[in-house]
Amino acid sequence: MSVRVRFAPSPTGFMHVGNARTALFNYLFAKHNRGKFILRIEDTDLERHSEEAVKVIYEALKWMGIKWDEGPDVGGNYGPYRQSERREIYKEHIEKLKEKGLVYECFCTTEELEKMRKEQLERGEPPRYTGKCRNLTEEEKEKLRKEGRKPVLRFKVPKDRIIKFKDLVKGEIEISSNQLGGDFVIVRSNGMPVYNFVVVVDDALMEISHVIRGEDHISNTPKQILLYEALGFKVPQFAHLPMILGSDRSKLSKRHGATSVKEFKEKGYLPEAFVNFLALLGWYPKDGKEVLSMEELIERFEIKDVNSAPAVFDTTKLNWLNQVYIRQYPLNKLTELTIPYLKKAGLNPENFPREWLEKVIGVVREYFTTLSDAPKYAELFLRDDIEIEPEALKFLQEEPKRVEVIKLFYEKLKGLNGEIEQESFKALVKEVGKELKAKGKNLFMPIRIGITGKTSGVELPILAELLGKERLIKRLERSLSQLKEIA
RNA sequence: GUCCCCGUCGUCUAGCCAGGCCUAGGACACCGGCCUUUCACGCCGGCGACGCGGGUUCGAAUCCCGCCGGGGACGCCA
Repeated sequence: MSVRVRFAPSPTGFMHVGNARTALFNYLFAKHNRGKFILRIEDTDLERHSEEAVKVIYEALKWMGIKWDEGPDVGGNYGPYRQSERREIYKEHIEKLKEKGLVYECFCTTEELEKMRKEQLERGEPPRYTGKCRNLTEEEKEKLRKEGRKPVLRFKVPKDRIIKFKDLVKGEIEISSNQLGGDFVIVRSNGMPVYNFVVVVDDALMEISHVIRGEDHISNTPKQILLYEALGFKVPQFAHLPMILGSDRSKLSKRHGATSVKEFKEKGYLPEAFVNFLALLGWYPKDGKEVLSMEELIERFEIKDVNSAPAVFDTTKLNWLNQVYIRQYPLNKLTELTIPYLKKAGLNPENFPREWLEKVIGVVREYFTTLSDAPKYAELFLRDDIEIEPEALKFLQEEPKRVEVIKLFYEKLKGLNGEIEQESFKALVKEVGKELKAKGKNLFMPIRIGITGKTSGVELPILAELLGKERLIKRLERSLSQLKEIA
């Protein structure tokens, strides 16, 4: 049997990390089994659907490196891939159920149903539809219609049936049909069929072999199995992924902070790190290797290794992974991705030769965890109008000799023949130290401050070489004049 | 309330199905040391968990029962 899985998000305008993980696991499962990964847009609820929102889904998946074999934009033999375009197909199958006498019209209004639910809850009963309209006569229906009521279509849930299915993650699950909340709606009063119905029709017609989705769908599964059977379809295999929780162990939501894929992209996480992190949320490779590329993930991914317990979404590990990926990323690509962050911080990376910029990124990448940290470190290289930080100033003022160190270093640098590089820089510092009898912190820190205005940063010789003599001199002059003003 | 799912270090997890190799392993975080005349990186080390109670067994994180705790679902949302 060939493997066909689908990711079927509803276009809400943002891609939640939970959805992203569902997509990823579907993708990994499909590719591991040389199967197809299908994208289907669940937009039956018309009011909520918009073109823009569909684009958000495409972009998130693309960013993550997930490619779909069939979908609304790329086509395929099982289309259309948008539920809003499949109405005729649904109609056909609804007719089938009508003919079999498995559905009936229900005229209860939303308010009536809500009231009923509330009362049931107050009595401590589970909320359920009582089947009030199940045996309406034609005359009664006519009367209700005349009142202006538009009926919904409900599916007749059989009594006392135990519905069983083998979940690939959770194991055997069984539930009584009496527990389903009564006859459920499959067509709204406006004629649009409801999720539980269309998902069955679509999955069956698209020949989906494995339905892999979030755990919150477990309670829908028995209803859907009933529909598969009623429609004469083969029931697919199910796999319900554990929930992703917030730090307080409740379902992850916006109040827990960043939860959309876009936010992670904007914060400067690399897609490879993000995907790697998501994969580790509820799944673990047999060989224990944790830093894995998409190819390596595909190679190792087994649905049976998915943990059945929910996972807390904690980004500390993501941060670590991002650091790892930043350090091993191709330098030209990393530079490309970093430039927008530098610009946003008011720096002008374009004023410098690309080759030189890459060298700079190559040095500072060791220091940052996300791309948005880049300006903080790259600033040292990209702007010369530095100001001495208060902390640094305090350090210099504690000991007059410290300022002398800067002055002498400046003089010596000016007298230097040719361009400066790491070795000559070190030699120069050494000379200054000898002449002024300064060493350790008293020697290096003033020079650092003279050049950068800060008390910490990248290694001085490297910084000096990349900056070059001319810029070093300019910076030292600037710092010196700042010190003079204060004195 | 009812049903369903889940419960191993702070977090992600390995081990559980096929009980002894588990004085419970790894990763991240945290703490300490080394390296670096700063910070970071790197290296070394440390802290730290089987929810509780019964039972079965020579032996239980692993099997059984109960309890407790957490989560989810109960929509003309998906």
